[in-house]
Amino acid sequence: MNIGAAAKQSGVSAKMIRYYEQVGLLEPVSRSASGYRLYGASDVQTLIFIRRARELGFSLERIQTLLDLWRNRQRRSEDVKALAERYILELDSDIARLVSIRNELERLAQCCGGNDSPDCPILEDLAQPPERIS
Amino acid sequence: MNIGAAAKQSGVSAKMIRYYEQVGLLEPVSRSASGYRLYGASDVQTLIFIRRARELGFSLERIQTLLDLWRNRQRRSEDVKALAERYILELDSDIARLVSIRNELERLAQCCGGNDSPDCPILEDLAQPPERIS
DNA sequence: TCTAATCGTTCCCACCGTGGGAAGGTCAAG
DNA sequence: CTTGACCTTCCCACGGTGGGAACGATTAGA
Repeated sequence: MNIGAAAKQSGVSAKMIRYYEQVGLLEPVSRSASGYRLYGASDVQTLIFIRRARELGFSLERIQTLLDLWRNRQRRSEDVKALAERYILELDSDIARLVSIRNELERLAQCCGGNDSPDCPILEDLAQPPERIS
Repeated sequence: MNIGAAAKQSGVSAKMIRYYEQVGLLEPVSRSASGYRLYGASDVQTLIFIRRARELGFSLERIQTLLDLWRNRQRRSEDVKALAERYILELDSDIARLVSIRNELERLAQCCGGNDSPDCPILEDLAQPPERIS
């Protein structure tokens, strides 16, 4: 199967498949006489794995680790779980940060008249040295 | 004042100050005889504005708009508020996405024994075509 | 006054993932 | 045999930020 078909079946663009190969996430596959990359069902399976992990926001570096674990029959599920939990903690802090920004903005927006007047507490806040907040 | 002092006073790195100038966020400032950039108090004020807006996660493009509004005495606070509220909505959807990912991962992690066995529902899930979820 | 350290300048490169597109080779169907 | 769809490699862009090289300017100390 050529790269186009593998892309369609996996939902990963041909461009990305080549990139994943380039950065070492995928082993180089075999080539046809004319240099076309040739994919099999297990390659598509790997691509689906990567795609799903990307959708969950795993970095390519972590996906590398996940792939290694996936292919390693001697893996300990604890290692996978640990990786997931580390990532969950990071998500928690990212979420907390966004929520705090969101609330800060909401607070400022509520103070803002939202009318034809130029007076705007949002702009006034932005012009303040950040020490006031942090 | 040279760029280093402006960086220190504003909390924006010299590197970033040059970059902001390069991408048109800052007007090019005057130069000394030897080509050093020279900053005044109002430039520092602008840098503080940018820094604060960056801390709130505004993109440089939006900061451009905010700066224009900030400097425009004929602005309507409604325009600022509208920009902020559009951004809040985006934050809400970003947050929702992260939370959904987080919960999905949490669910998978709880199903995972986290022991020495290779069986791992996290890896099994990742190997599934995404249709199962979406 | 000479020298060394600190600062400034421009320029290029890296990250992370993704997309666009050019220039050229291949393959299958009409 | 031509046409269109596919493939190849290569470069460029995005958004922001940092690192660092190579070189000039300024300043402080000996």
